[in-house]
Amino acid sequence: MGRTVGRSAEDTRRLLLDAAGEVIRNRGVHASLDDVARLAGVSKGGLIYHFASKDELLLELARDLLQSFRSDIVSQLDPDDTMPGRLTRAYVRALFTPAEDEAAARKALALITQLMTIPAVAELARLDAEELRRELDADGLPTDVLVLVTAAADGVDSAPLWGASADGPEYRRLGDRLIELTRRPELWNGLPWGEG
Amino acid sequence: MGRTVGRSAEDTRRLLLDAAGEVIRNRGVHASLDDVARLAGVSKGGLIYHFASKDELLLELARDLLQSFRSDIVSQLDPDDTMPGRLTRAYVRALFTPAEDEAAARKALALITQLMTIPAVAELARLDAEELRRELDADGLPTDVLVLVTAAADGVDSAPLWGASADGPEYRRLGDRLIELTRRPELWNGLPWGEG
DNA sequence: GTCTATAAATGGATAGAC
DNA sequence: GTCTATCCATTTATAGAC
Repeated sequence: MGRTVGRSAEDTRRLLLDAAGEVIRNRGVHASLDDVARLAGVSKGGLIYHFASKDELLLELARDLLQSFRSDIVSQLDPDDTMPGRLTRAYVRALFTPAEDEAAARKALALITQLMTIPAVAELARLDAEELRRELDADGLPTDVLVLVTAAADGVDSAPLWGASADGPEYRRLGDRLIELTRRPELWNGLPWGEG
Repeated sequence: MGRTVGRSAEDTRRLLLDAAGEVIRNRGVHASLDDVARLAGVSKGGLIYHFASKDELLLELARDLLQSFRSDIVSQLDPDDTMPGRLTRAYVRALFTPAEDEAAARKALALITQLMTIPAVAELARLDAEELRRELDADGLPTDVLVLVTAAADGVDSAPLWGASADGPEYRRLGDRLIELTRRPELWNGLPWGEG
């Protein structure tokens, strides 16, 4: 093994991926490797040792983000919840949960959008979205309810992307209400399409 | 006046803005001025004559896109509709209207997201979003209904951003139903929060 | 395992011809 | 009003030292 500085190669990769996320969120995908390296506290040469090219760094970053979004959802699954729609509720909770720190999952989708300009990332995201959609489809809710609830959650989550802010109390309450809607079949008839 | 090629300066600007949109949609904000100029059929020098810098080009492009989104909404206003929520309905219709061609409005938001990495654009978008929100707030719907409906519309509109596609029949129907929801106050009590 | 130095390419912007 | 030529800064990536 070579000369290390008191941390493992894995730690350095993690450091670099986090730095890349932070830099790209703010400056876009065309942020330089130098910026990323500097923020991570390593040199550009050091970065290139861990990620052979910029595209590889960005692809790994995308993979990492998609995976962490997935585990966000899983961590929101309620063990005591056995009703249909439990994955959908976890999805809503994941999207509405404010990030612990600023750099974390909250802005992950804005970052993904930047990364989507790389074809390999776009393909990865498409496959991931398709699989998640299949799992949600199998979650036991009527399609109409599922579509409404996930669309509303997506909308709140994506608001910051075009300059809007969705952190007022009315948005915070919407999450609870969407979850309640998935839990109470008697309300589905009150929706515009439930009566025919 | 200088040497022209059979079109006005305005035409050339339009040509350049369209080309910039097309190129940036596909290659991201770091696409080169050369690429933009080439697609528009002018030289890089020609481009720089019309837009003094790259940032100016991008800012103008953002302004153009926000404006065209605004007129999309206005064009969806129903002159016969005098009920509260008419702007909200126009908003929903605008977001649910499928793009004429693939490259057009459907990807417009992906483009905006790219542009948002430029600070001047981010500020522009923020102001624009705030004003639209004020207008929607004054549209006569209860906050809870407005928030649900606009969030759902935003969600559908933004789905392509992360690889999902929202063009199935279930999504096409959601638009009609959201609009119906804004029109029928008697349904609002059927929503999870309408009963207390 | 990480650094410095540098090669090679590209991009933004200017100057001036036409 | 647009083009060519060119300058300069930036950036990715390589080579090799430590």
